Amino acid sequence: MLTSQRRALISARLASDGQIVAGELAQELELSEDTIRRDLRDMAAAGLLKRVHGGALPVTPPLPDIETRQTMSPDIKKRLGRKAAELVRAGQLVFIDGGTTNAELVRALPREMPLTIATHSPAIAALLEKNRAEVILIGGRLYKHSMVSTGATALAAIGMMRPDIFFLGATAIHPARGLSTGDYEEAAVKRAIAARSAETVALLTEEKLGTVSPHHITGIEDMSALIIPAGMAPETSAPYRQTAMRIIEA
Amino acid sequence: MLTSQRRALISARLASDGQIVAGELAQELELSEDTIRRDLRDMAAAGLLKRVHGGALPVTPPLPDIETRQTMSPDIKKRLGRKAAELVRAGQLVFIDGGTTNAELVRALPREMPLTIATHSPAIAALLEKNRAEVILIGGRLYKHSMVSTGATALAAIGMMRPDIFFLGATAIHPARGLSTGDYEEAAVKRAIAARSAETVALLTEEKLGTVSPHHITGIEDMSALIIPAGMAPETSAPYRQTAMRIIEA
DNA sequence: ATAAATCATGCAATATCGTGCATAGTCAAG
DNA sequence: CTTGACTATGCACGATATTGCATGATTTAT
Repeated sequence: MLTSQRRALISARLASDGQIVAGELAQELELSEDTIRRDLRDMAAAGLLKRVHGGALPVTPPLPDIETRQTMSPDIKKRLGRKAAELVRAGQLVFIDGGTTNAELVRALPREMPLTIATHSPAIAALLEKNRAEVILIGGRLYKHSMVSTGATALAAIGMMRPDIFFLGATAIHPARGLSTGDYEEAAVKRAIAARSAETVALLTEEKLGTVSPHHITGIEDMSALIIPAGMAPETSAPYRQTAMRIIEA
Repeated sequence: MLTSQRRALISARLASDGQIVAGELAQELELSEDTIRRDLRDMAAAGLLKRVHGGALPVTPPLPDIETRQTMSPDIKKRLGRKAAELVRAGQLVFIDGGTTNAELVRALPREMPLTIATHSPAIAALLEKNRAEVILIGGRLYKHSMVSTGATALAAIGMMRPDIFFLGATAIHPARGLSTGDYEEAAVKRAIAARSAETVALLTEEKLGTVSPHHITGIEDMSALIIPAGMAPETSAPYRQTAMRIIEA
């Protein structure tokens, strides 16, 4: 990673998180803390941030986040999103499902990375305004609960693409019963996308593991990877480690 | 390998990867790092890339800041939006164009009013999450400047509906030249919607009156109503009062 | 008050850079 | 065909930048 890229990342992270913790960032980027500290010191001298003990803060405090639904576990979702963003390669066709966790993935994508991003979530699409990526919006009747396009129109549009990677949102995962969600139409759309995608990845918080929702999306055997929080009870994640899926801890 | 070929490769690699690392590229092309560095130096001088220690990054054409659009005249837009909301009747199929003024219209719509709302703007769709209205999202390739769906997919979806009322966003209106906007694809979509709608209404701030943008949308004679700020200079709005359009002051 | 974390500084190893110079190839005028 | 100007390339070398580690100072938490 080039120095200037690292500093750009620091600026971006400051804007999105409102803070930098030197030690954490050093660990995440696999660099010494000295390097991060030097970056912070120089950037503070340039007026790009305010240096504080342990890290740095933005020069202008960030506006309070408008999203109200995102009360649950924002930093865990951010971590999941960042790990997920590392799976994306330049030039790919990436399909991103709706949901607040996937929104964090979008925020973690490098602004300048050339991508084609398809989504049936208007919220995800709106987040991509400042990104360089080409955005394909899947239309249809918006299902109110989760605000994603569903129905025949959406299925037809999905049928015309072959995504390289699909970031799936689900409300439940179970070792034997696979992934599931609460709405029939939603499940049908997710199933269609997963079936056409080379890889399917799900970002899941701890409370979803081991649960089942009414409508089946896809089995564990069709998943490529699972991104889950680090530091969970081992027995919770153990059943998934015995599958072909990659288990990525964030 | 010819120099020009090599430089073309650098440009392509920069576009696809978002970065160049001098050492890596030298090794890959079996050239000395000096040659690569010379290329990067010259190309940076020509403005084709941004030189950084260790390699190069793409030049980032500054995206037009949309934030400033919002801050322009928020209370005027709110007033326009409220007047526009009064035109909507329960049970109608309402098509809402993108833009910050139309966003105010959405905010002014009664939450409980039973409506079907179609839009090709993900931002507008996302605002409707809390409303009772059924939302039809028009898909397509998102045109980056204004973040609305365009292209064949969008036109096909529009062709299947007959909106009762269309709230059109335009950047310019002129008594003789009608309504216009800055992008060709955008204009084509707006034109298609207007052609299929029983009524077409535009919300316009004062600075847009009497101006012309490159791409024609529709003529004054096809408009149903214009919503403009109250208290403007009479001569600015006078030309429009002599048409079949309703002029509504907010 | 004491321990742990964080910090600044100096230093050494490595990477990257710019410059000058030599070599080889290209091209056009003689 | 020969010659000379020009360009592209690679190499050498000193300068500069970056990074990680060690050390002792400072801050924070308990």
